[in-house]
Amino acid sequence: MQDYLKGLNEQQMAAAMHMKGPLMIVAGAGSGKTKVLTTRIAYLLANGVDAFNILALTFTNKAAAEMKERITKMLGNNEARNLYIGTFHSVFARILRGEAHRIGYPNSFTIYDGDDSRSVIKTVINELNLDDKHYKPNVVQSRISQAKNALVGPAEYAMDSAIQQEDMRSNRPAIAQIYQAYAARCFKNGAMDFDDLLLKMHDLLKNFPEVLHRFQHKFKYIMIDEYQDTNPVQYEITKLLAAANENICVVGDDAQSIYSFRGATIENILQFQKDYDDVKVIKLEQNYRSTKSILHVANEVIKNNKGQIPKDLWTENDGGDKIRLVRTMTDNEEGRFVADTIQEQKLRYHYYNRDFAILYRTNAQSRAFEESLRRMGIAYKIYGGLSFYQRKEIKDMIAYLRVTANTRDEEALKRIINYPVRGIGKTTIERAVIVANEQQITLWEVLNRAAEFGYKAGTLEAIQNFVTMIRYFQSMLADKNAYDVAVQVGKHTNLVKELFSDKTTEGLARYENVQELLNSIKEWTESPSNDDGEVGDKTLGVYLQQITLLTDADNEKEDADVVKLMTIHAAKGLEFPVVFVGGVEESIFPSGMSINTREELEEERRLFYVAVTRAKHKLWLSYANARYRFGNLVQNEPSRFLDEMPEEYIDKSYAGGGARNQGGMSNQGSAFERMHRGFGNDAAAAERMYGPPPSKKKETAKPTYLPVQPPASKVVEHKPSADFIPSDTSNLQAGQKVEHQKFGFGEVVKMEGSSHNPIATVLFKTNGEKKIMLNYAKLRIVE
DNA sequence: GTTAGTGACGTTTTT
DNA sequence: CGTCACTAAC
Repeated sequence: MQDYLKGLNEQQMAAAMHMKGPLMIVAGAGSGKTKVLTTRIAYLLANGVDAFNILALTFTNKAAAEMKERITKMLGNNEARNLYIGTFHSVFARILRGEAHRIGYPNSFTIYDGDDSRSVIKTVINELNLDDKHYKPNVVQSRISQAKNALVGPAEYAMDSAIQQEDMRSNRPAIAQIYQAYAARCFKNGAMDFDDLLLKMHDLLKNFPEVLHRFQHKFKYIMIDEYQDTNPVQYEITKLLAAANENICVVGDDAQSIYSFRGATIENILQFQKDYDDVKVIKLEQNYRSTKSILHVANEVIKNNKGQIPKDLWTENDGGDKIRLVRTMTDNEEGRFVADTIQEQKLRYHYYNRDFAILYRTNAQSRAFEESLRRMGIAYKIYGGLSFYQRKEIKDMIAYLRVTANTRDEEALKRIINYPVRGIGKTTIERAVIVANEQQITLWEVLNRAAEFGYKAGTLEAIQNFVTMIRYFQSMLADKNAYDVAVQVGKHTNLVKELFSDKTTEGLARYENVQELLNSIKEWTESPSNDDGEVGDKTLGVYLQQITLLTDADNEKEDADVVKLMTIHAAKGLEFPVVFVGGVEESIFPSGMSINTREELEEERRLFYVAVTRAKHKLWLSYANARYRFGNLVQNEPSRFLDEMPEEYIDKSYAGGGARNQGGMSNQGSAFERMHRGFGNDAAAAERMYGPPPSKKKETAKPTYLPVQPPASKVVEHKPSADFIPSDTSNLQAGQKVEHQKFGFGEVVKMEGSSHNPIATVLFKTNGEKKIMLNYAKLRIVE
């Protein structure tokens, strides 16, 4: 037997060695699902299946990357590179990149993220003279998204009586009209939103039999991870692809279905068994992750949901500690408790930062934890929330690149046409948009032919200068890579210069972010393959399509020793030795938005199940009597889910002895308890007993915490010398002394980067080491 | 055409 | 509390 099959249990082995025909693996939390999937792929390869014929679809880039990595390790060669492993969205984007012309899109179509699409919806609402107070872009967006995920196009939407009744009931009869206009506008812009990547893929397979045939032939073996999270479009696409060979293997756990708001339906699991004649079903019920306490609590809580697929999840692991229940007065106190406990656990049991995760229901809850961790000097990283690519300065820069790659992209064009300010104001743009709509041409074309539309001389000149500049960028597309184009854009738009001359701390941070963007483009350009494994094309168009599908969890450095903070949704599929779940309160968890129907509540319960089953050894659940919301204090009851947990596995000694608080009147008692239990001093006590934690022992040059943005206040302001004149730095060498307008005096440590984009690493006397891009920064050579 | 200041409004979860 | 959109004055 091959090495890689060793160590699998009976069910895992059966699943991994299943070669032909439809297979459904019902995999409980922590039952070795990824191991089975990867082993199965290795097994297929070992038994003569060509890597080029295997498609594996996941929901996150991270899951895809992990699979690929594990398979590479198992095989000990590079065969994994030929596998088609990726998220639904990135795999379909890649296919559409080659086929988009068939459905009227440019192959370098733009991908709109949620913000982009909301902004287009807003534009459309306004153009239809509807009130965006009533037609809230968020609401409209989610209606449209639901429709797309259910394979309902604009025409079907308008004809469907159930949908129309629903919209009438909420007094928003014009959503059908908005949907229609939105779809038309995206098409005109040569852009697809996230849902379109699925929908257009489906259209493509449905309407072009030769394409369908080609991919059916290519993907002879299909695997789908997290099957319980697929929506109807995804279901239909995979059904189409699998129809010829029926070698389709799906893995899922109905108890972990938490994306119904995105159109996912557990129905797909049930339907799967009906769609194929001889579906083999294998259940993985042994949990290898958690202690008995944790697993029992999870099992007991999920039992309150109706109609789960019968499963008996068990473990041979130790009983482990009881689950600790913690009550605090406020959210800030909750944050302090968690930070303090992490410190204490580190000292007492020698955990690393990376062993801890703090999970919560909503992103807004991260702040209290963040502040406390920062105060304690514990390294952490927040996942989700505002991603790097959502920052304004990054979006601006990317908008330029987008316009360059696809001039039909009106959203991007409007964003940058007058930024930095170049005298093309609101009225000018409005007029151009009207002309574009009237003449059925793109905004870009209007600008190109601006002379025909009677603009004032000054305005006309401004427009023409802008057009000339973008055209110059475009002229580079054919024979320059993404990075070279981006550098030119940075130079000629004054964007970088403008940020550089902004001397505020925020301005500096923005400037550094843009530099970081340029660096990452460079890195991407120089790496042999793209993130989804595709080898080759380093053009701007490919780059742009790819980054839109990237989340900041994907750029993670695995080995970073940091406490991880994220929503429970983001934590799915991950595991941590020690887990804290915060805000286990009514109206937060379960969310106040999801307690009106049984279905909603059950999804919240599954989410709770996911949260609990992330923990391997230890689990803390905390709730606050009151927390800040919109700036004022509101009170919450402890979550109903706490009542569903079996008493014998719960340690309530941190919850004032009982799971229920005393209706908010117990402020005195709680504060009193707190002082006498003194949990605020546990870490201090532990430090006296066990000595300082590893991070405190060796005082390294690196800070003990790694915030997402370095605290900008740390820059010691420097007044440039009176005779500060930027030197010619084209021949700068390591060892030379220089002066920077902001960072002060320092010595060049290292020179890197290409000749047209040199980067100097400078060690400043007052501000430490900085990477300086010489194309943008001004340095005076001192000696 | 640009900018600064004020008021209304919002928080579920994500590729 | 913080962001964003709209209004009033340069």
